[in-house]
Amino acid sequence: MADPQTLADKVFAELTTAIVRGELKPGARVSEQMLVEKYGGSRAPMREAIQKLEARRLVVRIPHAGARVVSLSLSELRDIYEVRVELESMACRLAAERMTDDEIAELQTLLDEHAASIEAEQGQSYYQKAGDLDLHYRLIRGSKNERLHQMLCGELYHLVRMYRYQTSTSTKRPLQALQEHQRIVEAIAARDAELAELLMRRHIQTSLLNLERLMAEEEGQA
Amino acid sequence: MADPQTLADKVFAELTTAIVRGELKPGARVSEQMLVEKYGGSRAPMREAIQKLEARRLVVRIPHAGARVVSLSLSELRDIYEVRVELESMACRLAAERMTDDEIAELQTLLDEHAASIEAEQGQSYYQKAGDLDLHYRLIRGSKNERLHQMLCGELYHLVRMYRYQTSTSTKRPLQALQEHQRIVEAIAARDAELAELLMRRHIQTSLLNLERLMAEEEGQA
DNA sequence: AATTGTATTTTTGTATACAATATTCGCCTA
DNA sequence: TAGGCGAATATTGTATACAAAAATACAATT
Repeated sequence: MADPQTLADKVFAELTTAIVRGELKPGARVSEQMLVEKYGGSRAPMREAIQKLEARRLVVRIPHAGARVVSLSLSELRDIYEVRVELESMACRLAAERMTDDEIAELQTLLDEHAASIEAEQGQSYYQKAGDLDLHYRLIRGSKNERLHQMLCGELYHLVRMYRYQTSTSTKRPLQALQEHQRIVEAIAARDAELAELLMRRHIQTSLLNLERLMAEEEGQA
Repeated sequence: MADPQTLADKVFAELTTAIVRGELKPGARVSEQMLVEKYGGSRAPMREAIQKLEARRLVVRIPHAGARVVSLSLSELRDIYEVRVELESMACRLAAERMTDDEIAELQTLLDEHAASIEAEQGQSYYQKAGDLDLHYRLIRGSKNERLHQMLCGELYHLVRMYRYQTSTSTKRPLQALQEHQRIVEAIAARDAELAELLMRRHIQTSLLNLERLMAEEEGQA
């Protein structure tokens, strides 16, 4: 958050990243008193911060009982992905129709940078952390639909990222993902909205399969 | 809300219906003091109620400046409809795949009741108010995707209904809408998910055109 | 008359205190 | 020893008070 004009906003922002990064684990209690001790101030703004987290569904709040970091079942995660696939492939379609030629050119530049970065780091961390989301963000904004942007970036993405971080850094995936991205941008450059939509749909479905596999493995370890 | 365990929830529920019904008009200020005078209690729960409204995007809150009932431009309303079309036609597709035979039979019963009701009231009010949404709700729940249900019913619908109420009661539309509903349910009964999705997409797009026409007329009057 | 600067007033943001509810721990009983 | 009941504790919901910011009203100046 650029300029947290209020303490509640500041705490909200900090908690958001803490949850997404897994520093606050799913199921962990988030009490008002605890936040007061950690961030200072009084209960009122802490309470407001928690409410904001609830609005983004990063925590679940039960009346009189307090808030806990959301803990998604595999089934709930699938629901989220099912919606995300639909919305993001839609965004991709709209992007193909609505982005300017200049904006599309920038996409290609971005992919070139990604390719270089993967080569440099042997295809490890960078891509998963920032690069992948970078392109997705741009395409979503390219849809020129502000509400769509809000729903995907404001509501669904934090949840997705939260579970990505935990299972993250699959090894060979970055390269494959980059290739998929390149195809998508090609389709957009050709103004082939239907193809772009289709490719994005598959791209995300693939990443869901990946995530499911990783979660299953992790389950096996534990 | 069935059991408002807390005062904030109660006020939130009342305000929600007030806004949707247009008793609180777009752009109207919603101050904490005002709510205290109207509903009793203290500022704390009122503040919380306002925050819940903000989470559902029924009001816009500016730091230190207070909250106002959201006022959507035509362009913003189009954005919302664009997303709604996608999500609800998706829900329709999933419903065709996932609803049980019993549930589908109930849909047909529902439509019969609607038909009777329209006949009785010469196709006026009932349909727009409850009947139309009834079917949509059931289909959304029929998707068996809880997140999808939350997004459509919890976030988008109130906004849509808000603007429907204000322009509501177009005269011949109910009959046409009923026919479209019947086709949709037929497709679902036939388990033709693609067709059901397509028909729902058209159905909602039609209703957007209708809404735009009505808003244009209203604009002309004012 | 319009505009700008200032003082007043209102409203929100925060702090603190109290009440109501849920949780926890210990004790008692079977 | 296991399980349930109850008191103690902790946490949330609400009320009230104060501080800070914004909106408003008004006056002075151009």
